[in-house]
Amino acid sequence: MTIVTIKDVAKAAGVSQATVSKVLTGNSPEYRVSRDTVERVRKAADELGYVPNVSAQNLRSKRSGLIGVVLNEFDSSGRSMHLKLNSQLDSIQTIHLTFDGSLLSGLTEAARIHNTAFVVYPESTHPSEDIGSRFLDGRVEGLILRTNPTTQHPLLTRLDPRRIKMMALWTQDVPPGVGYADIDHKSGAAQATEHLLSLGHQKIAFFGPGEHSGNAHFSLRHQGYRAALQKAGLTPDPELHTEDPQKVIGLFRAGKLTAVVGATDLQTIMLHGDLVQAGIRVPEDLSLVGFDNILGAEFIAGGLTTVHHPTQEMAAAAMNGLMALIRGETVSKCRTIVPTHMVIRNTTRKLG
Amino acid sequence: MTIVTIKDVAKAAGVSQATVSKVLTGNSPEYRVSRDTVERVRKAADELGYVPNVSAQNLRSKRSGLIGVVLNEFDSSGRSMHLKLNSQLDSIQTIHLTFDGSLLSGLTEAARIHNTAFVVYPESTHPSEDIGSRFLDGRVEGLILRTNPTTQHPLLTRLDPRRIKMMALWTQDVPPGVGYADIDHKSGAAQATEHLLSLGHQKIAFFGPGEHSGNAHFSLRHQGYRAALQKAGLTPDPELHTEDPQKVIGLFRAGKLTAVVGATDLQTIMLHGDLVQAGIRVPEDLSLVGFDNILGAEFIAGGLTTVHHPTQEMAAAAMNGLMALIRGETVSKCRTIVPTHMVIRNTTRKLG
DNA sequence: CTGTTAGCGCGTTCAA
DNA sequence: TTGAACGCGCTAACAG
Repeated sequence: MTIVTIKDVAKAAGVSQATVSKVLTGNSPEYRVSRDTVERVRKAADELGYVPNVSAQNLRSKRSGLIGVVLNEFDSSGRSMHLKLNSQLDSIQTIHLTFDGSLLSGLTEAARIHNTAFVVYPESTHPSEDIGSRFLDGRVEGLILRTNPTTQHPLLTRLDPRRIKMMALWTQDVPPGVGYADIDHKSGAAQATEHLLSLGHQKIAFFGPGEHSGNAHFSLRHQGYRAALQKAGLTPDPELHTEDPQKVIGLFRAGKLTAVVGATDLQTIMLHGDLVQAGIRVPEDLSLVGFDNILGAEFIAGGLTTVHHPTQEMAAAAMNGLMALIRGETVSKCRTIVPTHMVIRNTTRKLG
Repeated sequence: MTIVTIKDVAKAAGVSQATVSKVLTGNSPEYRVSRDTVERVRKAADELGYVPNVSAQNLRSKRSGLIGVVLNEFDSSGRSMHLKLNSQLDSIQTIHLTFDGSLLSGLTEAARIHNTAFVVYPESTHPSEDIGSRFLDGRVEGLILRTNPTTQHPLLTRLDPRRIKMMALWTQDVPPGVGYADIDHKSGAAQATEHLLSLGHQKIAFFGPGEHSGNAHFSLRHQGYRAALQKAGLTPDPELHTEDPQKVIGLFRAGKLTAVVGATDLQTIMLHGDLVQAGIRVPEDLSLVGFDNILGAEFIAGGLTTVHHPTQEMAAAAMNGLMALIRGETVSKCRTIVPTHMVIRNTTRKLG
């Protein structure tokens, strides 16, 4: 199985390499080729099963037409997620995995549209010294970096935006010259809160990590919750922000609470379990809104009302942004915050 | 930002290109270089920020060290199950997306271990004429093809295994010369059935698409269910295989049924909803086992007992297999069926 | 209309 | 121990 080169085709067609190239690339409209030779070359190429060598093309053109995706490891507060064979995955891990999956699916869809492929670089959090240099080897023309909400992606600052185009994914905190795509955490939480307000709720708690959690997303969600309350003329009560399910139960029993906005679906579900166990009915006694719309949410708690996290759209936006960046668009045009939307199911209801 | 080549480094270090190459690649142990020049070259390369051009290296070496992953579109038409439960969300779609996600996450993990990257090719189901030729362009040395359970991946037969190494993912039906990685659908369903048998159940139904569904996975699961029954000395009753929830309810009321093995979690969940609506309690009246262990399964139906679908391990096996294939291992060593395991939660209980 | 020529950046051979 | 020369496969400029 020896490789077929342009030379072989040239010989078979009885023409020069250059002619073959002209015919096959279809470029160089200035240099016209006779119908007859075109025919012959095409036929020869076909019969020999000729496929242009992409490395040679790239070397020549200095362009690869490929983009790279770097998935930094999730930092689950110390626990790194390595493949645990034969062990039951815990939900957090599963969510991270399926999250990356949704991302990659979104990227795949976008790549399909742009008619391109992308390279996935698994990046460890324990990078070697020369971290980053591999991305300047000409294999890819641009990079999408999936950040971790608790830490900025190291490559974001270590790589020079002038040498390689970069888009950060899932963050809005980037150095100059770098684009980003994120979802609108803040207004998502505001939507959740407004939904509850529109149902007549006023005593609304925020459950889960918030402003000082060290996680930009949760911080934004918490902000959105408070902003919505303020917009409605209410003053957010710090006491109504907690990460402790028992405290929620206590507050409810004290009549200080009729609804809860959860920082994430998973936390909300866990809270729901505790509530049920405590004999508190959802939504009869208490309304509950989650955030993320994870897989299975429609079956959870009889149908969890939640804010949809448009993961794929976000990924597609990153891909589109990177393409634009490579085309020479200005960075400011390559920063997208994808809007969320409510998915209203059965854990919220009108007050009273 | 002009590109730094080996020539620049050579000039800066006051040596020839060849020497730089020798120093930096570390190959050619036969041609020793003095400590002093090594030092000088390293320093120059470092200062200039030299990164070898991978296209040139590939062209020279005829190896890319990259592998490709082709995700065929899921065939969401025809006999595939179409359950749009909620206008908001097409669950099947979501499952497919997160499935691909888990796959890609598994591949990412494996790639991390092998210290390699991979190219994702989004392949449409409406391929152009020259489909496949792009994979022979020297960009990748091997291919992982994610198949669709209802149809064989077209590239599997269209590409020559001698020209490019191939691993099929999520199937066991491959042409000669091609490896595969799949999960053990058959023994997974057998495990589910045996679990119910061990709880004293004897009247066990199989719910969902089975043997003649045109889907190899469901067919295998159905087979596993029957094999387990037979192994226990029971004769599978064809009447106890149905895709109709109402029929299950009827059979239960007629006393012909105490437990159900579902073809998938999603179908099982839907059945669960219908059962609850009909006033049948799970697991008090009827035991239920799903298959897949989808995200959120632990919160569904009070905790769905199910068979875990080891997606990531399967993906990792595919990556390992492809690496082995590229190393020159025989194909027979590159065919893996990853075992499943039961995840016992709260939808099954002892009979009586 | 077609062929010749000259590199793209690199690694390897061979000669010094 | 080092360097000059060659060619991987391709495309673009120029010459015919």
